[in-house]
Amino acid sequence: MARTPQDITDAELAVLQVLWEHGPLSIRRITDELYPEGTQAQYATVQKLLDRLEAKECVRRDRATSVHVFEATIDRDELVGRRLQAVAEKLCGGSWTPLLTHLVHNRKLSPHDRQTLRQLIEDLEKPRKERRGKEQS
Amino acid sequence: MARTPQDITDAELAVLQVLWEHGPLSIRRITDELYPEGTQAQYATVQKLLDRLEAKECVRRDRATSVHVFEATIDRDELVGRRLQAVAEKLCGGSWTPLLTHLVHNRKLSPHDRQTLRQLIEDLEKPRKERRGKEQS
DNA sequence: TGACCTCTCAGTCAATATGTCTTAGCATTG
DNA sequence: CAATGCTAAGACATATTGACTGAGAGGTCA
Repeated sequence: MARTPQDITDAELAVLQVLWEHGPLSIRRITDELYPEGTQAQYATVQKLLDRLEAKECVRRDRATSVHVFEATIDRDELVGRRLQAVAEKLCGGSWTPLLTHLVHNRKLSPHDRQTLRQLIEDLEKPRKERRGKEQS
Repeated sequence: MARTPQDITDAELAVLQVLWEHGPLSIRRITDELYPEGTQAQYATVQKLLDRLEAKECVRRDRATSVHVFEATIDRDELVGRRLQAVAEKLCGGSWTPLLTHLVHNRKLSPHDRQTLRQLIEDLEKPRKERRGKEQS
């Protein structure tokens, strides 16, 4: 059984988080964020991580200037989506329903979360009302 | 940066799926399901996977008879929960809200899923208090 | 009892992923 | 040109993971 490699690893994620927080940055700046020490080796580590992120098309490299600038091409929500999809596919045969039920019944959901959820549903309903169609039994 | 090992690997998951589907089984029966060939080596593979699952407390081993019988101690929904939690923690600082918003806005959600979601919310509301019937109107 | 069979158990093993690091070379600037 | 800082390419150690081997326990049946 072939192993399924992790789409984005923890170290790569750490780099992405920095980009999400600060916007486009050079390697040096990212390294400073992640490793305040900032040795040459750690700089190279960040570089390698960026290489891999670029290969995975999660980051765009701007080579215009001699000091490359990196920018995330995937945002947090998109990554959340990927992960959720992976869960749905591996565990639920691709169906999202079990995820939904789980989330709603989740005891860890704060009242605020529940409120948010209700609000989301209501927003979802409004545009639907007009064009209620065939899925209505 | 320490790697975070996968809680349950793909091969282990395959074993769990068999247990979820058929209930408690011996190693032999599980092997038959996973590898219809059923060589000795593959039998041992399943055994090793069960060992690891037992160590992770995802499976209980009944040693009463000489042929051990294995039973899942974690169900699909629980595993879904773990994975969702992992996503929330790694990507959203532990908050579930982004997962909720993502799920609700997800274009991949089928009409049936949306219907389910609405239903879930309504069920959620009932035991609380009778909210104003604004979603009816 | 003894041959036979199946099972458990305790390893080994190869491939891969992943985070880290080294080295060489290029470019820019004073 | 020399110095400095950056990029590029790849080596490396370790852990994970799926697969495998062999020894031995214990039961069954002639």
